[in-house]
Amino acid sequence: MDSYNEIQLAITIFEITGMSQKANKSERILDAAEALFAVHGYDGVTMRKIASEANVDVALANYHFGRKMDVFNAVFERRSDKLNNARLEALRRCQDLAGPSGPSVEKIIEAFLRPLEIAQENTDPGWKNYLALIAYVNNSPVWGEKMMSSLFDELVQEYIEALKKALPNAKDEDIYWCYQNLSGALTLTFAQTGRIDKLSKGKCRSDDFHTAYDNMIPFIAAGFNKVCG
Amino acid sequence: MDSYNEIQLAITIFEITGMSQKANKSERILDAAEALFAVHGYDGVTMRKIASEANVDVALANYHFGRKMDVFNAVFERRSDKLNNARLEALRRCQDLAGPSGPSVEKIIEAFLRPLEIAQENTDPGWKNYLALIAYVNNSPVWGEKMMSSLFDELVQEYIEALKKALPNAKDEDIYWCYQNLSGALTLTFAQTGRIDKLSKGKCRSDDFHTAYDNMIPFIAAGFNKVCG
DNA sequence: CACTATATTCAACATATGTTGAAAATGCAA
DNA sequence: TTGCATTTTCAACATATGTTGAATATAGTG
Repeated sequence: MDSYNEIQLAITIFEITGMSQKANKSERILDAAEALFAVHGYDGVTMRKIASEANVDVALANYHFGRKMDVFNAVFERRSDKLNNARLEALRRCQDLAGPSGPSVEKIIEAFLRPLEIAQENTDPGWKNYLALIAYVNNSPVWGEKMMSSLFDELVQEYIEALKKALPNAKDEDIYWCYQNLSGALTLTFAQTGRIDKLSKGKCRSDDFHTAYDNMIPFIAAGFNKVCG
Repeated sequence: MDSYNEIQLAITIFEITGMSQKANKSERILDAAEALFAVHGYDGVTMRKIASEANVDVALANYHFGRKMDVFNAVFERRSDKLNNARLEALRRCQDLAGPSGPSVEKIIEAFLRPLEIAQENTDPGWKNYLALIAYVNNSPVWGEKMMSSLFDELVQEYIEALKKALPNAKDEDIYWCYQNLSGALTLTFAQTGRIDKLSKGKCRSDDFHTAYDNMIPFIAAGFNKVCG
């Protein structure tokens, strides 16, 4: 449970694109928008703040992407393919290792989560911001269904199928409810609100992703096995 | 697990204050603000939208509460005492029933969650909106720590203590990490994004709170027992 | 009734916001 | 170099926003 070498390989999928002042202004706009939207949400960010953060004129974001909502969409879509590929590869890898009976619930959950930890620990802080943005979107009554479903449900359904095979006695609905619990726990970790830091009086840190996932994986797996076993 | 008569009594704590057009304009403003902030967040709501939804002049919210942020705080604080009392009472009741050894993890989680279900099923839709607002705040990197901690951490610490007694072998940090998983799952249920409806192709409904908690309680309890047992 | 405090509306302010069109700068091929 | 397409800046627009002060209405008290 502590080491996860198979998926560590997936780290190569998230290429390093660091350097805080990229030459490409179009990407700098997306980086700035990503960081700001992740913290303040769609309505809490102005085009001027984005431009200022990117050291760029106000009109440039409109020129490159169109309207403000198009900037938001561009940010949201920029990393989704890479993320989906990393997680799909992780699922395939753990299925290959498991043989015809298929992987255990815990292995499936681990494959679902570890690529996220790897992304958050990437030297490019954009990945951490991107996942915080996903937290905002996933939890939003306005964007939640539309935006998340269109980009991520295909991958999620693959995982659901794997879970159904590992839990042959489960009712479909139970799997989905359990998935919602997983998605919620994950979302709050993405958000990095710092509340657990205060609640635990410093014993836990919101940015200690490795420990977060070390606990989350057996926690969620136990929940699935209990409810769907 | 299906019936929960002890806590059903707590329903009397949430008095019924329905009627969509109250005489008191000050409360109508809070109701409108509550519903709007819950869906659109702080920055997605304007004083004019609040006033229009409450059928009231724009300047009235300023007169009664001060600045926009004060309206937000007033909404957030309005129901917190009632909610804390209901949940504290639920904890006390399940502790009284359990005797000196203390209640099981599952009973504690049930006491933590069922009052929320009761609130969401109250005829006053304000409670549902209020909990959706809590979802927004709890998941926000801007408000999460400050606002949640000041109003709810005292209650949460009581529950943590009860959980520590039920899980004597647990490390403190593990309890807090597990609590974060609980808090996240709960938050996403509050938010009512409708995503599970689409993902499950209608098999699950975001507003079916009873089923949500029926699954969440054993799910979360199993997670605690696994990680902290 | 008159008097007073509270509640509510009206009109307006200064500022912030998304967006646009023209001007200027830059990059690049011939 | 010239010429052309792309990128970036500048200036401005119409509108939206939080907030305020004065005016008006309402409620309660003697």
